[in-house]
Amino acid sequence: MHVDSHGKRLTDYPRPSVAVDTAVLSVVDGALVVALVVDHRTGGRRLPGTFLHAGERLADAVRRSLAAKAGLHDLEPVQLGVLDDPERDDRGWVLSVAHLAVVPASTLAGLEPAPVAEAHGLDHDHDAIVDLAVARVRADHATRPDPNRLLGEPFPMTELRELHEAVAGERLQPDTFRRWALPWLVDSGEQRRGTVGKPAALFTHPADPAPVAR
Amino acid sequence: MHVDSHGKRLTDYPRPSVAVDTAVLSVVDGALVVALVVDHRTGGRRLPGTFLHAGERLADAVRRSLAAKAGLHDLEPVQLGVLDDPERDDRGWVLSVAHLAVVPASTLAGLEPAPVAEAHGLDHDHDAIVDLAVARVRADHATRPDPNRLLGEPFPMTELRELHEAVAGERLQPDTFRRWALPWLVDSGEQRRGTVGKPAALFTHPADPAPVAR
DNA sequence: AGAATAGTGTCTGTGAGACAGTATGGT
DNA sequence: ACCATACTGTCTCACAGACACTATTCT
Repeated sequence: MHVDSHGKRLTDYPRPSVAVDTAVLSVVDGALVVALVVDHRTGGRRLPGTFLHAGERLADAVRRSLAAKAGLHDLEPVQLGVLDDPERDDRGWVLSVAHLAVVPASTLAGLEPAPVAEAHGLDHDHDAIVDLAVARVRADHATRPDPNRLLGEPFPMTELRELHEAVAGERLQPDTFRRWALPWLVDSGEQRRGTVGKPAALFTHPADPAPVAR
Repeated sequence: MHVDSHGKRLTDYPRPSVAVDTAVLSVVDGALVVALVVDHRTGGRRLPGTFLHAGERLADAVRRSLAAKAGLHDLEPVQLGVLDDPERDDRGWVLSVAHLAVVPASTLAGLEPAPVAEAHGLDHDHDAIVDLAVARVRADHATRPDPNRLLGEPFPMTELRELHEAVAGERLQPDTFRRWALPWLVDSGEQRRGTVGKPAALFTHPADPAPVAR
């Protein structure tokens, strides 16, 4: 049996339960929303999560919980941080590793989406996880257009801007936004037809690998 | 006894050991260095760390480990992320929450500092922790002058710039750097005497709260 | 006087932000 | 013809980056 530098075996230490809780964010009808579930035990609202299984990786636990509770697959969750208040769960000593997943609106079926502005008063410290997730999504969207590839391709500039407006929670100047986004986009050569006004050019994201950073 | 939504008690789940490992970074003689300790068990080099005690907060475990192993006190560790490879520790299933602490060179006594460029081949996945820590320190130093208040006050602009050069690992233009840093600094009115050349103005950091962000 | 270091004047390029205009489709 | 939407020309402001010049001290 392995021992550590003090001669104690690993199993001599008290160990916390470790959970993963995930803020699943999406943009629906121009609003940034978060998926919530109802806790079977307390009746309160919370983020989907689960306890880490033996030998399991955190990202796999996140995928397992979202597949089981929402039918979401093929996600690449982002780790946000550890919530470690010993009193955060009245069932005992539970660490939670907060995660973020960003999904297209269409895949958000089983979970009840709520605008992030109204998603407060959640169980445990899940309000803090939502805050972390929103900050992360906003930071990502400030660095490049549609970082999570939420838009169906090809897309017009207006649709891209409306996505960013929903994430930022504020109006963006069309001309300034367009000039900011263009260097990352590929003009598909197609145009959107059947709408009033001048037809919009349709763009796609570049094929990986992405072009050099600016 | 509390049960979860599936009717299992918390103690029915297998639980991982949870450790904290901390990259203690400092700037010594113009180089960004990381503090290392020798593992009693393997003889390899690693970052200082410890196992989380029952009900203890992560930041407290970090402070406890650094106080015990290096005589460092009053630190405000920053959480970097969780390393969760089930095979990362040959003693068993151990999650590690990576942390960063930045300290003045003078307090780095007991631990053996090594330049980050040469601190590779560490035990477990501690190389990755060092990489995370360096990235975080560089990002912080890109946002404002001396974010960790490493300099003794008052300090001349040259000393501040050399700190940033050490962190960035490259030369910085004196005039551009000066104009970048000035808005955050307070001119103490004093001058550095006894050096060749024009005496340098001495600056201090502003009293908290810091001035508005730019 | 000369060396050495600190600090400034100023030019250039880039890009955000904003306003007003032009372009091109549908009705 | 008119409207609605897409797109562009252009001005201003701020700031990074860079070079050259000035300022002030010690030796």
